[in-house]
Amino acid sequence: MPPEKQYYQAHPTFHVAVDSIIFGFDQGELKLLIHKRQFEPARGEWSLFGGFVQQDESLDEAASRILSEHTGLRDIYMEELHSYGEVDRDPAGRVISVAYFALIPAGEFTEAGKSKSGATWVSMEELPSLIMDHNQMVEKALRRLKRRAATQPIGFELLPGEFTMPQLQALYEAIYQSKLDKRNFRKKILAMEVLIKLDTKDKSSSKKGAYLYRFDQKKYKKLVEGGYNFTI
Amino acid sequence: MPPEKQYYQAHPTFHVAVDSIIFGFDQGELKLLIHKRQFEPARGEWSLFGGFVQQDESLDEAASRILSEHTGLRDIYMEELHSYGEVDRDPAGRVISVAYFALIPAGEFTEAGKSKSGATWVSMEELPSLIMDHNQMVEKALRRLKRRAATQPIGFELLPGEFTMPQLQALYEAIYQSKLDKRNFRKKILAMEVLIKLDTKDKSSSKKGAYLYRFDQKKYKKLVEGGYNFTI
DNA sequence: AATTTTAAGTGTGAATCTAACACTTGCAAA
DNA sequence: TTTGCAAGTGTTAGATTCACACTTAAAATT
Repeated sequence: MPPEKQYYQAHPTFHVAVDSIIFGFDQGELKLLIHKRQFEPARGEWSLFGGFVQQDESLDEAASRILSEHTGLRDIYMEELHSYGEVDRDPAGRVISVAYFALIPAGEFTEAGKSKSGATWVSMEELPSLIMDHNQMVEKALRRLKRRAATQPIGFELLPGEFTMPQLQALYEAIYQSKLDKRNFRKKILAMEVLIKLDTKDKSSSKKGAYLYRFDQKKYKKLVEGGYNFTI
Repeated sequence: MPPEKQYYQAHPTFHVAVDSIIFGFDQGELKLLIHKRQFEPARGEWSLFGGFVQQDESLDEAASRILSEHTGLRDIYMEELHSYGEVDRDPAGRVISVAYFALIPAGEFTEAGKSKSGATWVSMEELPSLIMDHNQMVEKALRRLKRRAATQPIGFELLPGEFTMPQLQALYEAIYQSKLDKRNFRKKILAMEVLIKLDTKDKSSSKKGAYLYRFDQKKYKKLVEGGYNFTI
């Protein structure tokens, strides 16, 4: 055996899990996708979606795989949030968990809820108690979402490809839990020049109809490369 | 064997390491503490300080232990940065690494460099090439430091307990790689009302001497709890 | 004793950004 | 034709940011 293998082998190994905090936006509310845990310990209690990392996959791959196994969705915005490694965090054994946070666009919202694993969208306003340290993970994810939303145009990840100003504003209001002035909001968003206004209107929520917008990915990327700091 | 143990046992386990990006500030320059790796693979190449997590310790504890083993320092500011889990990131085997970033106060700076493990402070301006994905970790840590420094009074972690305005300004200039106006800088810092001005002066860098300040921990904590957003 | 040198310390005003505020428009339903 | 409802639109006062230059204290030099 080569010396490095020997050296490494002298150290313990651990089960490594990923747990995903999955946010969605629907009916003017920010929601979290959870389910009832299918195995011991704590079978039947509310839990984030998670699973164990396998030998042939990276952490990011594991997170994507588990999300897609449970929701059927692919190419979803995900980023690593934090790693949880307290010795006693899982009563059944030592498990190190890497938490991810994910944003599901409104268009895929109902799709994600259809999972066989009993996925349920719950309002962030009335979160149930989750197993182990999962509530702690959700709190951290929410802080991250607030920061990201203020700093990068991440909010668009939660909306359909085409959206109206009132929809976008409602999303920010749900994230920040506060009312915004619509004139100031529009001004600020439009000043960034990353939205493309379409000719079509969405009449689903008013007789007059609201113009649809699309997010200009290319323009945004250029701005970011040039050191732009998107701020709500 | 209880059912949950069986379930968990069906999954693979991994070596888990922590690697620390350790920043210091000296001679007006931001520096990184590294050393030459002591074991295979890549023995003798520049590396961050790291080590394997043990059975009886959390990730945070492992990070503190490894820092103290190598530098002799305790109670150092550390926070988790990101987890690295690419399958091939370590050529000698599958290792998942949790990166931490640490700030060593100026008073402990030389102490930290005295390690038997050949610790060396290198300027962030002329970083050597590090093993595996360590340069990537450093880049991420630097971005985090910039953000933190602009948002929380973390810069104080890199200075001695008593410091002068010119020192504090030099630190921020080193972090942001840009000159700041001293009148505006003073105004902004003092407006936060988290500094206590002392009667004593530090004459080490001028004939006139500069007043020493101390950071008011209690006052800052109250501000943070009340939702204050420290910004440079 | 007077002069020079060096870094520390101090205030103002123009420009920009932020935040508060109310009426008009378009369209469907009554 | 009138009514109701959400969408859409500008202005101004106040706050913040940014640029900018001289005075002061003390040691070192003449």
